[in-house]
Amino acid sequence: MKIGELAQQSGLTPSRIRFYEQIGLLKAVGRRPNGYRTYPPQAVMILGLIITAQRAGFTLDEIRTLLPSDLTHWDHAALMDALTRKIADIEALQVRLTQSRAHLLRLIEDIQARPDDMDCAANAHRVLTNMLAENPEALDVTSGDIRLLDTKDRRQSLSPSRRKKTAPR
Amino acid sequence: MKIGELAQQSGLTPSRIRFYEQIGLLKAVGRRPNGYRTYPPQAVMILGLIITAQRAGFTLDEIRTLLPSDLTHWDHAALMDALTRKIADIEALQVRLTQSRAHLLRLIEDIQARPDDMDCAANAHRVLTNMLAENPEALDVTSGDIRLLDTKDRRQSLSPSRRKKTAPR
DNA sequence: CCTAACCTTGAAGCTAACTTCAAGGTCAAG
DNA sequence: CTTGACCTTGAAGTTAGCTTCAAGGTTAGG
Repeated sequence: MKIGELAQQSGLTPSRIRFYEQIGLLKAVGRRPNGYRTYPPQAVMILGLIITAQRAGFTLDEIRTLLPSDLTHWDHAALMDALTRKIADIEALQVRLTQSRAHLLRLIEDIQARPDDMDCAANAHRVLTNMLAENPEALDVTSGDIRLLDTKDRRQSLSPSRRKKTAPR
Repeated sequence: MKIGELAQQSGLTPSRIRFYEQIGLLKAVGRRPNGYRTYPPQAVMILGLIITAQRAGFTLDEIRTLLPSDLTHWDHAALMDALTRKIADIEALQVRLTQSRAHLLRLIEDIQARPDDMDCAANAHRVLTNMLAENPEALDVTSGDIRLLDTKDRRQSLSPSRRKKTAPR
């Protein structure tokens, strides 16, 4: 099977498949005499596995270290460990999300709870003060990490609490 | 207040503060005769607001469009709308996470449920097949987006379902 | 034999949110 | 008057996961 066909069957683009090969996720691809890549039917499964793992929140790096060259010989221990840790990561993220959601809901309520005798400016200040008071500022949560945030096509990131001493060296 | 002091009080680095100014998040910073930036005490609050919003899942872009130049004059409607939509985004992500978590748990169980008479290789194949069957492949979830994933210092992303016709043009 | 659809490569571009670097000005203390 | 901490700028680097581009080889059909 040539790369175009594999692309169709797996739902990926040829460029993406080549990229995966480039970073060592797909190794030992066969070549025809003319230089064209050629894949065994099994490749569809490997790609399916990769995108499933991605959706579950694994980075390509993690996937690479877990993927055995031979699909029938997994490192059972490492795999279980990774799965378990990923679940923990997800749970940590869920906690964070629940907090964020609650925080936003409280904020909305607070905004709407403007005392009748208070003008918008004063209310804005009140809300802001409340909000910042709620946020211990520079709290450095330091928990696990996870990447899991697309749904459709997004790229994102987030990274507060990375601080460098502005202090004396 | 000079930038170093503001950095200390807000917990951000000077470079990050300059960066925020550069992208138009912090406007009209004062300058001393020597060229040094100078900030009003209020700036600490503005930065606190920005990092709080970031933690809640807003991008700097979103924050910029919502942040009024005058902290007492918010676009109430736009703000409420953004908050509400962000909550919806969070909820969508929570759903996704719950599914991912369940998926991983099922996977773990499935791996451990190896029939006594089956060897590892065959079991691997069985699990793989089950997993891929569960995944309708190329499902293109297409929901809202959100960025909310740091806790400590990470960058991440995820983006399946971006597909280009490999087909005839 | 031509053409369109395929394949090849390496390098560069994209996004978000910053940091780091290079090269240089300013200022208070000793 | 020198040192070191601080400030300035613009440009380039970082990360992840790809895509896009340029420049060219291959192949099947008509």
